[in-house]
Amino acid sequence: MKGKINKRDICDSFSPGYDKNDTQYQDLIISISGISELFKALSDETRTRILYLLAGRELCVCDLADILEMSLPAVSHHLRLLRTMRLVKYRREGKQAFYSLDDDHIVRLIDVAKEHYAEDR
Amino acid sequence: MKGKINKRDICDSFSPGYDKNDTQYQDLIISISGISELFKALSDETRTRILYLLAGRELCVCDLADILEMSLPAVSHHLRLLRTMRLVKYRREGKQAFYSLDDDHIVRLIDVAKEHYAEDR
DNA sequence: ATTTTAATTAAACAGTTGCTTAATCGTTAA
DNA sequence: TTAACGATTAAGCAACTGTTTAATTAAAAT
Repeated sequence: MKGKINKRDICDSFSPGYDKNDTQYQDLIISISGISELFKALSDETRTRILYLLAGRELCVCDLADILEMSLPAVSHHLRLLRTMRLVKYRREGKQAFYSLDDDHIVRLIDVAKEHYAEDR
Repeated sequence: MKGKINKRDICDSFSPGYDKNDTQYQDLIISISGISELFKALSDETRTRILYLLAGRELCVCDLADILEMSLPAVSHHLRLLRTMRLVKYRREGKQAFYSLDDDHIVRLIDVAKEHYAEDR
């Protein structure tokens, strides 16, 4: 429910140099619209782990559950979300489902974050 | 509440080549521990917008509320979180608070995501 | 001093998320 | 065909998130 903005909460003293009618700000916003979806996929530690574990190698749901020390349903739940987002793909072989990265770029994203994160401490 | 894993939910047929005792998987997990915090900051569209808007220029809370068409408290709330994470810094000048990026790297992260996101469609 | 205003904080609430347990599906083995 | 097993799905729930409204703080203007 997108709330209405109360007039009381709007101020009118802007930064010097800020032009209310300049479209650059809206353009900037539009240029990155939807991107936070990608970040949302990575905002859960378990999902970041899954994606990073799948870098280069293929693993079945059972492997992942074992490595992550989580229940199968919990892992499967996350994999479904990652599948929907086209970040992982899978192939069935008998009773097992082997998952792998559908988009290798995601690993670069994690690596970039890793770099920056390291600098902070 | 970290739930217990039911024995029923654990399987024992692993991928060929997967070694239960190999530490590489745990090492991988440890190497990216905590990173999802950074992604969590970006997982909200409003926060990604704020960070991207602050790239290069300084803006006061009022500007941001105006650009984002949101209430001051809502914007302030997000800024506080970003401050806690050391992603933005601010300086007070009279009644106004001017915010700017504390960590320029974050923009690169958004740009990388932007690239990848664009490829998908 | 009092009022106004930008910003923050607090409380309350709806909506979402991620887990658990239980049930189900689909394939393989007996 | 039945039983066993890996995986998925469904329902229910506790915890968390992002917003709103209202109260509060701090500086500026009157």
